[in-house]
Amino acid sequence: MILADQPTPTPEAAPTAGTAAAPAEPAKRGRRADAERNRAAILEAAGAVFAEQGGAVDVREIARRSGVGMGTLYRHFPTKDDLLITVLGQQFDAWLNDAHEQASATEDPWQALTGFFEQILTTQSRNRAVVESYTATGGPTSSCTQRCYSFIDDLRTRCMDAGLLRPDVTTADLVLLSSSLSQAVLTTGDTLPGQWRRVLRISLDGLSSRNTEPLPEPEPGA
Amino acid sequence: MILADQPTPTPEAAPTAGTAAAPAEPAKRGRRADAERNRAAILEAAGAVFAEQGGAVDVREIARRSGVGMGTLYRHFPTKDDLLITVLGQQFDAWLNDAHEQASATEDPWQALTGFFEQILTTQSRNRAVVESYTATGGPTSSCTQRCYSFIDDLRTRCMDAGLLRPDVTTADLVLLSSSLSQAVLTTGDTLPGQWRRVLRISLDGLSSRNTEPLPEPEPGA
Amino acid sequence: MILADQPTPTPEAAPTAGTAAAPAEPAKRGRRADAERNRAAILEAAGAVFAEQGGAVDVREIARRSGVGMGTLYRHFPTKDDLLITVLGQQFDAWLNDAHEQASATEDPWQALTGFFEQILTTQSRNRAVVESYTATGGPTSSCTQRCYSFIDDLRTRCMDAGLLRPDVTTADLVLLSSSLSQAVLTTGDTLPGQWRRVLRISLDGLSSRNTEPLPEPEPGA
Amino acid sequence: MILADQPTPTPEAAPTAGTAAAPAEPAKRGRRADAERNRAAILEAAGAVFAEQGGAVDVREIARRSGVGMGTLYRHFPTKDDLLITVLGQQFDAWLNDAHEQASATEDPWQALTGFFEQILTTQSRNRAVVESYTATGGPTSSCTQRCYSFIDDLRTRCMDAGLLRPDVTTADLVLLSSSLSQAVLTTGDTLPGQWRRVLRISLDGLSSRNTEPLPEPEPGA
DNA sequence: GATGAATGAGATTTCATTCAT
DNA sequence: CATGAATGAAATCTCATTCAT
Repeated sequence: MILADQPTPTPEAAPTAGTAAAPAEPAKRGRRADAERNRAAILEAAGAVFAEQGGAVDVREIARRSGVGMGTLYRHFPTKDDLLITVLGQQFDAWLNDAHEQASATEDPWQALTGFFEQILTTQSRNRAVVESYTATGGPTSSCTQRCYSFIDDLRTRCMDAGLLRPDVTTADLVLLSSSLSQAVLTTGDTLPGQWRRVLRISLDGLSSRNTEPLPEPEPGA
Repeated sequence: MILADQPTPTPEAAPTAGTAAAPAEPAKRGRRADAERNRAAILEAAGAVFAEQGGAVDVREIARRSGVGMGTLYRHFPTKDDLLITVLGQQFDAWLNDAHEQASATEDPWQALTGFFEQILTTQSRNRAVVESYTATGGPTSSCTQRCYSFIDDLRTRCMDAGLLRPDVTTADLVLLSSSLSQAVLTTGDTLPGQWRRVLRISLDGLSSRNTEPLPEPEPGA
Repeated sequence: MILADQPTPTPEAAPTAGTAAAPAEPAKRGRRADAERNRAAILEAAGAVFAEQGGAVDVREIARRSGVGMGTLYRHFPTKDDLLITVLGQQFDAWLNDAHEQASATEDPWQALTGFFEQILTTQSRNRAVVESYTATGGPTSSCTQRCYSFIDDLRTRCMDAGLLRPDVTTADLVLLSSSLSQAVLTTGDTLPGQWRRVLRISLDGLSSRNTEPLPEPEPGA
Repeated sequence: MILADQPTPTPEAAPTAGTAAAPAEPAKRGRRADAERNRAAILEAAGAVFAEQGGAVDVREIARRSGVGMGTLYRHFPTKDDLLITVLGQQFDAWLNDAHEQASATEDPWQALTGFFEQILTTQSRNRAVVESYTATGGPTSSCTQRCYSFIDDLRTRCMDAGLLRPDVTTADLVLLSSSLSQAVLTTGDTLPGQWRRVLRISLDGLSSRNTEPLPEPEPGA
């Protein structure tokens, strides 16, 4: 497994094996506890607010909801954008961890791939800002992007080895497909919940090895 | 043809046969002509600016680029949103006319459908505000949405009649597919030009009647 | 006279011969009247506030005192610093015009020089920010500085020709002396008004040709 | 000597004979030593920062440069102003001690006076906060001011007794002269180094008894 | 005592919209 | 009608001071 050894790059999200290590550094962590709690509160509030109202909300709303002052917020995230990026990256990360876990537990490669798409879309259907931001920033942190890439590549290889996937499908294709579907979720959000599952099914069917015609090569120029 | 009889719902976009009427009321139209020119300039500038920078731009930028004062802009469009909606509707309209024309000229139903997707992705997905609007409101004006719906429904029927389309694909499915791909293109547009054609191909293959399994029914609740 | 032909470089301060021309350009000046009035009000209020309280005041105080909104203030002066610099430059300018006029009207060269120093110090004794800023910004606009330089050079030449001034006194010496005395005025401001006149007298006496020893050459390095 | 008996009014600045007392109370002083070191570090850093950037700097900058936390800084100096005043007073004090020492070692009264001015301009005028303080408060602490006054008065008396000084020059005149020249040096410091020596010379020449005309009496009013 | 994060009242700046000319 | 300055309510950001650890 490619991603198995680096599941959580952010310090506060390291529950797998680091729980015993945390109390090992009490002196240095002196004040960190409170700060970390605030940071978490901010991120949570920001996550909720961004999810509900998108990225154009008043920063004070986030400060209010997280119970911290403006100064605290700006200490942790010197800019509204910093906050947004961090929130996105974190949610992305959490989701990726879930996805990874679920995929590992699934025997059938095709079902693992299917489950992956199901999960990403289910998760993001609840979060407006996450998807909005793909358009604005081109996705979260590059580190997240890379982990995601590796993970999807893994799924692809499994399916390919089992002869289930169209032979010339690349990882980039799958990434783009997932981001495209993400936005389908937003489009139908409240009005047509569940509609996106149909489009997902269509796309997945288009990925199966039953489709034999080669995909168009992207023009090398530009 | 479904859309043929209502090509341009907005008043200023009916140049085909109305040009002779203008000189009929010269004195009063002297002013009107000027106003019309301004309105056109505003719409053009707004179109460009919204496409480049999305719907969150400063109104001044539009006023500047169109060469009119703020007052003039607000005389024509009482609200920034009015302007945005009008621009969107107009562009949508123009695009729909093109799409319609192109589809009419294409014999093969499947190719008509394919061409439609090609066109929407080529044309609209570079336009930030258009894509934003998919997420925000589910499409521009409702009248546009309806025309679009009718048009796509027409394409769907042609393909269905020819037995080329998966039997339970709905018009809503096709609409959703197109909007989701639009946003994917915007995301990857600059970094991976042409990549989207591969994903489009995958999705289209998933639409073909060769895929026989039924699509999932959206849950009736909500 | 060096400065005679360019007494007022700023547009609104051109009363000498342009009074007849003002009504000649009504169309273009359409809205300018109000804007100019506002600009003047802002500058006046800012001048007063800066003079009273120094450069660290709240901008809103200035907005309030001038009766304009924050937006108006920031339309005219995009930055607090812009406002400060403009105010300073303008006051400097006004003062320089007065000084020039007065010097022209004075026959005796030495008395012209004396009067110049008297005037600059009298004026600035009422304005805290003007002098503060010399320290911070190194003086107002360079154009003002240049005019000032020219003017002082003129005074110096007159005195030198009359044999009243120490032979190796340069214009730079006089400029530095005046700025030094400016700050003496501030230092004694409220507590010892008039005290600065004694120091002024001392310095002027040091300038007279009765002092024959050469002044030290500034080291050429650095 | 007037100033000899009260060289260091602040407690921590009495190292001359008090060093032996420190080891006398070791246990309690263990902590105190640390605190003292911190206090010194803060004062040093504050001195540097205030000198460089003036009194408007962020307190954090001082904390950072001194290597202590904000809490420690505020334990020693309950207010930014307290810190500033202490720093100023201390620097002023050190300078005054030097000045006193130097003056004592100089036989010629006029040269003592000249040396005093040389020294103040060389030392203090590079220090932004010190110079600022002349304008703001009329000098650092009042105790410093008094010592300074006494010292200058002493110099004045020596010169006066020797018949070298203009008869009606007061101590206040000399104080004002020094502070005004300080600020002039700060203004021109970087651009015209050394220029101030010429102006100093001019002013000193104006102080000499060769100038016989009486100085103007400050108006008694206000 | 020391630490540095938290606080929150300001300060600055932006921008959709209105309105005098 | 056109103009673009005016408006002022947000929004973002700073910093002296406090306080939990």
